[in-house]
Amino acid sequence: MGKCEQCIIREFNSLKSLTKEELMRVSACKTGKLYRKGQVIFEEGETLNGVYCVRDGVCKLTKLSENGKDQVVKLVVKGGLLGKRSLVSEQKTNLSAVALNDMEMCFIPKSEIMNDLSKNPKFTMDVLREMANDLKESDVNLVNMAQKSVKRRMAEILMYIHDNFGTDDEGYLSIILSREDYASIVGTATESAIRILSQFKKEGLISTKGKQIKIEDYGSLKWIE
Amino acid sequence: MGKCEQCIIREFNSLKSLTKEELMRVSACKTGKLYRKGQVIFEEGETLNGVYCVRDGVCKLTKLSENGKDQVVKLVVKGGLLGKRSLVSEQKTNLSAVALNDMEMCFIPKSEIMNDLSKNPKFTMDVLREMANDLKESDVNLVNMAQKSVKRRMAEILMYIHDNFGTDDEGYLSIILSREDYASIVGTATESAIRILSQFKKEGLISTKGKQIKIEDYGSLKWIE
DNA sequence: CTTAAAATATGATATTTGTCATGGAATCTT
DNA sequence: AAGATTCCATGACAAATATCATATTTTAAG
Repeated sequence: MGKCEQCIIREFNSLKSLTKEELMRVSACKTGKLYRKGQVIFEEGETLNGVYCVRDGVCKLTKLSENGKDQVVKLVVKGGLLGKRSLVSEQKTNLSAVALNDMEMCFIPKSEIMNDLSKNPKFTMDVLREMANDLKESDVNLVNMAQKSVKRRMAEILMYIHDNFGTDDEGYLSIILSREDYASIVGTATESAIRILSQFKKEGLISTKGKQIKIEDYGSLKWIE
Repeated sequence: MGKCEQCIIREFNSLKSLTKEELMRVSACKTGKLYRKGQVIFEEGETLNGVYCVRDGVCKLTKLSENGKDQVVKLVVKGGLLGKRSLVSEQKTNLSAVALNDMEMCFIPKSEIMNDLSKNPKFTMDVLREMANDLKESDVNLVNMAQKSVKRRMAEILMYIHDNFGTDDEGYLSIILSREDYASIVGTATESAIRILSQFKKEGLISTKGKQIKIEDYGSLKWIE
């Protein structure tokens, strides 16, 4: 397994603010973990004893609603850090994490990173900033959920995935989700999600190949009400 | 104006982690501000140059949706701290704050508090913890918004206000909101909010006197689907 | 390769929620 | 106190979304 000091991934998250020495210590005690598509990384209510740094693959963070349905709260890709919040608040995690494809992660034990958190102000401030950002994003999500139609939310998640996670060489969204996942992100029934995607297809806004989705008319997608 | 060192309010927020010396400095440079019911404290997009500590009164934090409607993201009462996020992220605020009744606040300039944030790890960790909590709360809100019916959300906000902000001696919720505010918290049309409250009243779950609302049957409210 | 299971698709229908219109009640202003 | 204005309430209807049923297609398993 590689060394954190040389790992480019950390540039994407707050680990970039660790000093060289700190990184070397982290590197020495981290462990690599592999997860297969569909595998649960951790589950709501568990006590996490460390943070996960995503090296490759994608996962969803979900929360169980009282009606028994899972709601996807966030998608996390390469460079993402899972378990920040639990680390900081010293509470059990309030979200579950499930791999959407095969994943490669580094696991850094709590004891190691907590030490850095309390002693390296640059690192702390960086975590703080990241958290502030998450919070802002969260507010936007809330407003979207409260005020926009399902169709609009679906259009937005397609554009979001396109813009943030990119496409393969044929132009298909590089993150592949089931219709059920789409429903759970958008916050609607699976059938409704399917219907809307079908409609988008009919209208030429997207095309599909199996589960893969390609945005064909980004401009019009933007104007969906 | 009182001194922060002696102010009991600070026990409710992360300012409690400041040392005596820090508090004295803060106290020396803080200013008192009064806002009348309905007055805007700050508006989405503004640059805040400090944080507000709520001494008395209630305000709503709102975000404008693209459809032109305001969405209430959070209610803040005595002890709450406004502007944390902007302080930390050094970005313009993404929310507006509006007084729901007459308010009394202390304003602490950014320069003073930023210094403490970078030098007092106990304080930083406390802010971090508070932020982690906000984030968790935010996830819950998102799931509620996505998965629960308007009626259910209305029932929950009534119980939330009851549990967190209390009632007056007659049992009426101590926070008084317009129907429009309720609609904007729950994320629905004003008419729908009115209709649901009327229905609750008919069913004996609540009673009203002007704008005041009293929960009459908490148990049943809990079971509203 | 065949069969079973899961995911996708679509119709029919019920329910929820939004919109528009209108009238009354409360509150503010002068 | 009268008028103006805002807020609350409710009906009628339209639109969005959920639910149930049932094919069809795709994927997984043996």
